[in-house]
Amino acid sequence: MKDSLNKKGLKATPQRMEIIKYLNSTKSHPSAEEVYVYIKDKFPTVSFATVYNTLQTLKNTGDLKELSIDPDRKRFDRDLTPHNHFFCKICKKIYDIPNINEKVNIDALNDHLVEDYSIYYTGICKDCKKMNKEE
Amino acid sequence: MKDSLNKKGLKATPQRMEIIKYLNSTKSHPSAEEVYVYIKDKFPTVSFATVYNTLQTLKNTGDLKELSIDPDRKRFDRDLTPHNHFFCKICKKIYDIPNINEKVNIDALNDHLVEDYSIYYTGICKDCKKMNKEE
DNA sequence: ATAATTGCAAAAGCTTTGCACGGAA
DNA sequence: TTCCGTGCAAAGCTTTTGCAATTAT
Repeated sequence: MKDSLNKKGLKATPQRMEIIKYLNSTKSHPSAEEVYVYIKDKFPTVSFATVYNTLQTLKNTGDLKELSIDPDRKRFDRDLTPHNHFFCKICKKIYDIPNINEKVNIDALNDHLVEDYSIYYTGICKDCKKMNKEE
Repeated sequence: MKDSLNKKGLKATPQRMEIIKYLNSTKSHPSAEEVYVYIKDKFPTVSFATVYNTLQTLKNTGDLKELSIDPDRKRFDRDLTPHNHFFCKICKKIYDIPNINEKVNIDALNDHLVEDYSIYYTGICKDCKKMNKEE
């Protein structure tokens, strides 16, 4: 991990390493704050700026994707393979949805340069559905 | 339009009517500010609060969709028919992309309640591509 | 009359930025 | 040593909220 950072001209600081380790380990599609809370536990002096800087840097090197499926905050995803997302409007969880090589409307897009695409599903996730019933 | 508002228990105030008329007329997928600027021209005393309130109200009655494809701000769409969107990261324009009854991965979603979905494409639109070349 | 809506100002929440200090290369 | 990255504080934007005055029904 250190080498791969250095190769890109980035310094492998302990904070940065820890953030990357966290992003690698979680499937929660964390927000900047979620990352901050986690890192703060290991580096009590860490600041929001460092978290935002690091997320920005990783986004720029293409090692991290920024999701805008959550209307209230940016969410991040280290899984760079093509897949889709379901967003629960109750608990705000983001679920990965495998893609099934969807047909894409190439004709309508011919003139635009498409760098990325995915299906955004929204609704109520299975856990929240269950809770609503129980109440 | 007045009747359709009253039927829902909503008042047909001049500000509200103008906002709806604007939303009906534009294909720009406006942000709250874009709506505000337009309305301000016709009702110089109008406030941001009114715009946000109205957008919120229309969203709640299901007459307006909030898009989260733009990472920097909420965008709105009065076109409630199924279609997809392309977001240009340079000029921030949102283009409508017709849908072509995409196959959806129902199996992976079986347990979630899907209320809505669409394909979000991002990249560089044809106009911005052209400008980049010319420079 | 009464209940909803407006407009103002203030506040809240997320994200970015400037800058001096410290640390990795 | 050099320059990138950190941490702090402040600021910037978008969006929300409380409340008194106004207006549609």
